[in-house]
Amino acid sequence: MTKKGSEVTIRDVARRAGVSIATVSYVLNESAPISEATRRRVLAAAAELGYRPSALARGLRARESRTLGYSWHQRPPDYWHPILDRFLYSMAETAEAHGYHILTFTHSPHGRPWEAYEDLILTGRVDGFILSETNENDERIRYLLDRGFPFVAFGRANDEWDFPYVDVDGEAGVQTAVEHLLALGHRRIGCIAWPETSLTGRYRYQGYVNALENADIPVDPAWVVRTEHTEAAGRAAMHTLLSLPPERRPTAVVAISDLMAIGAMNALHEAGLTPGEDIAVVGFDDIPTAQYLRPPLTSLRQPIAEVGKRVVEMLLALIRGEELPERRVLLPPRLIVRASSGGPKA
Amino acid sequence: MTKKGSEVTIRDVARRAGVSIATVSYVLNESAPISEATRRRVLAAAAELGYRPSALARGLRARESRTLGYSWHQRPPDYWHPILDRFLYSMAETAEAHGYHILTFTHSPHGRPWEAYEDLILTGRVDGFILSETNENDERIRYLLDRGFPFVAFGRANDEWDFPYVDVDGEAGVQTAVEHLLALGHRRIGCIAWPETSLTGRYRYQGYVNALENADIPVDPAWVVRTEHTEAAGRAAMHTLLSLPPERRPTAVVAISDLMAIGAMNALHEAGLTPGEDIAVVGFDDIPTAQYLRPPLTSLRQPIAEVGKRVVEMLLALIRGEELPERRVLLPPRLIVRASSGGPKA
DNA sequence: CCCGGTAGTTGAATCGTTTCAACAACCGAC
DNA sequence: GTCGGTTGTTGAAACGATTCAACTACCGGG
Repeated sequence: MTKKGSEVTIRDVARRAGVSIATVSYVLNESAPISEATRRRVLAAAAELGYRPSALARGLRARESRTLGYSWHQRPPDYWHPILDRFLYSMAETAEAHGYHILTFTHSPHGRPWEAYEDLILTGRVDGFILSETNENDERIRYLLDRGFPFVAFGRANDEWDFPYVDVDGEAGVQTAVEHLLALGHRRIGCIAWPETSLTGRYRYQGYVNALENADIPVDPAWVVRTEHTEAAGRAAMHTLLSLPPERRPTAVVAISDLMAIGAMNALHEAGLTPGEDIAVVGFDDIPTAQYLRPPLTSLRQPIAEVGKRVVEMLLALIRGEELPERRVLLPPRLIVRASSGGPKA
Repeated sequence: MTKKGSEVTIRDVARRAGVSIATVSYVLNESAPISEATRRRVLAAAAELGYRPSALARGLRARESRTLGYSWHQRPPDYWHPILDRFLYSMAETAEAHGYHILTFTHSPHGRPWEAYEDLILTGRVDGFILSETNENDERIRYLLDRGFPFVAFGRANDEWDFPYVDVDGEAGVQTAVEHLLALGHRRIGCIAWPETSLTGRYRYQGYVNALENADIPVDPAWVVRTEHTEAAGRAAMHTLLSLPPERRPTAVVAISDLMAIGAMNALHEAGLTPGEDIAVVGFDDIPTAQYLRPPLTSLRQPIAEVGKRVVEMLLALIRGEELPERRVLLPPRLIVRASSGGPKA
């Protein structure tokens, strides 16, 4: 019935082993030469008592919390966060393997987003941050750079700032997807993209442009619809594309998010067409339900667990004061081919 | 370029305000009567210096971390966690409003699940836990009960153990859903359920039984298929139901999870039937894509943000040593009616 | 035989708070 | 004028670890 944590302190271990508390500390941290006999006695005493050093006391003295902060936005109902589960799990797993933990906190995307970060720094609760859903000129990044506080981002910001990040290579991903459509024989390929203001959207769109350029196919401006990240917008975009005259109308469409791809497929159904047979559709994200849609959606799967692992490992190296061998890491997504992408009229 | 947290300590504030550190502490915590003049001087000094008390030092002395631990399982790819995002956000938000934070960690569902919990207790990193995805005779609950450490669960365990929890009332939810189907004129209603070993599954199934009993409709055993929580299993279950002779075949089916409901709808498509027209389908969870399926899926939405809020508030009261007015809270899910549930032949 | 260096160990200072015990100053009551 | 009680303030002792400086023993080299 010990309400509060262990009553066993380093002093108890020292007493039992018949040594000073300094010796116990040295043994446990292997931070000084200790004779084999003493070492064994200390370890035995610690084990028998079930001793675990207090994280608070250690942190106070050593000026570290062995904790990493992570914050994410709350999204409106259908802008859900399909990957938080795996991302967070992967980060927690990696951190724990190195004796660290993850503290999750909230921040307001508008207003002063860095305030929550500042608070955690000043109270000494965290040794570093993981950022995600970064945007161009992200104020949190500017703040952390100014302060010189360790952090690693999942996502890029702009070309001027020099900071460590890991990102999924949306450009390469979409390029792969479009090349897949080209290989199936498609020549008129549409793109449902985000507004130009979205950095991630620009990278993904660039992949579309690259693939068509490599294939010597000029991009018909009518093939590109820029709209917001909702199912309704994706649906409307597809209706716009369908309204093109038959000889200009795309036979395949790549949507830069699954949510918009779902909208596109629903628009096809409304028009009495079958995705994957009449018009091919490809998405991006590979959300869990993608495989159960009718037809199952071809999509790009982000290596999200890998991102979580890399991001934490980089941050830990940074905290240890090491130079990072790679400060900017791009990981390719994997194209998962399903029935929504078929040949031009197959 | 302060790498580590604030260099400003309580001593700096005391010096600037011309008082002792004890006085500063009393002012900031309002834990002793202090004259208005001194109070003002201290607050001014603290504000000018941007002072924030060290969480580590405070925690060490006060024997508390103001941190709550939360752990969840990693699931296989299509057993995803549709609600982690909102649940965690809601918990973090509520905790922060009371000066607490959430520490996320991993534990192995098999082996010794309590080990990760024990470690956090012994190192004094957390003041209490939130548990989710509890199962019958959950070993973590048994461990925490034995130890007398504060925790609140999202989910129930068994009737013998007395511990505080919040849960979604699956029984009432499914009952509402079936009553909705009855009101539409359905009389032969099937149920795709989980194995009897699942506690949550038993509650949801009971709601189905209740509704039919209240309507004086005897349950035909052939209407009930118990199977696992996958799309493939849901699909197979629906094919089984469809193979019944027309006069016994259900005109509506309630699946106790959306994933199985998706499988059921896909089975209907495979059989050339239209969900919501030929056979009504209802799910449970209201996953984000439910609204975009064809047809959109009627489902039960869990008040997940409310659960997160309640769970944290209860835990904080427990940590303060208060008696809980309600130790067992059941929140009803809300039926979201969409096109997948139509009249018998409408 | 003396000296320098290393291995092994320890006492004590320190990290930045909270909080106890002590005390001064003042007030009103008798 | 003395006494008891409150109000306001402070010095110092914790909390439980890390780590510096100091010390002892011992060994080998000159």
